[in-house]
Amino acid sequence: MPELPEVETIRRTLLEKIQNQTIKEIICYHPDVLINQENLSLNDWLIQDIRRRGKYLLFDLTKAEQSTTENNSIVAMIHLRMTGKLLLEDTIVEPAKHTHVRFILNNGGSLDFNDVRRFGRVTMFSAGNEFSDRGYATLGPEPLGDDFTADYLIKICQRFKRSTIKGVLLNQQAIAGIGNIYADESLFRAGIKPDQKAGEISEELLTVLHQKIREVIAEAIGHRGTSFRDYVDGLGNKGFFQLKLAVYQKDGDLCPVCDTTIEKIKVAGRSTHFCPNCQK
DNA sequence: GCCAGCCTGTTG
DNA sequence: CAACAGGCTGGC
Repeated sequence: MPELPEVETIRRTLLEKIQNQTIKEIICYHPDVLINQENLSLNDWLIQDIRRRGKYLLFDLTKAEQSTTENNSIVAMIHLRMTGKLLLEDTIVEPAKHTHVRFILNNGGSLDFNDVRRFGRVTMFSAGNEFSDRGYATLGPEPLGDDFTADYLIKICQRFKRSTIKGVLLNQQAIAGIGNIYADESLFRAGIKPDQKAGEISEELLTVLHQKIREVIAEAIGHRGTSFRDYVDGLGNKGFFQLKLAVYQKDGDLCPVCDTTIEKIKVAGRSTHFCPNCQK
């Protein structure tokens, strides 16, 4: 479900509410969803910080009471995949259908990981070991970071020159955090057809695309993400970038720029929306 | 690179 | 009923 702007919005809403609270206990209702390979303690962890990298959320946890014999610093890595949600509850309530992991908080409430399709995961690591996760360790640069430059985009399009440009944007090793919505919207704004081969796009156009990616991601964060079907942030609030979408899920509608009918095709295995007049 | 598979729910 | 859904992995 969520891409970078949604995960970032979740991070911000949760951080404001639960930083410096203690996770008294972690309860797992479905063994596939919580991975605790190192057999780390699941009790009494202070939430120091919540970070985001690409579409991953990282909870930095320290032992509420320091010990010399145990790990005092661990990371809970959460990936929401398609339908994962993190929801704060003020009191202990009956777990909702599809709630698979529950973090019991010291304020009498809980943070619940809920995921209909069960693609998402909560993985516990001792601090530093999160890099043993291949998907995490190989993430490309953050689209809003200093190391995501136009030159970098040009370089990465050379490296994946046989791939479609949309395939490059969706490749988390190339750029971290872009998914189907923001790939389509960035390519629309840059005037690039999603099935163009990455190696056949001019440097000038890739420089425009670089700028449009940053623009779209920043705007979407400003709008607290896109609630197309069921995305909500950590407090259950919807985003409103769906009001700004030009092409995503707009097939059959008219292009906001030129009134041509938006089309839908399959690119890189994903449904892809574009304006056949604006995008070449 | 591509694409089936992982899951359940919703929509046509 | 089949097709599809905001993601990623692993096996060709």
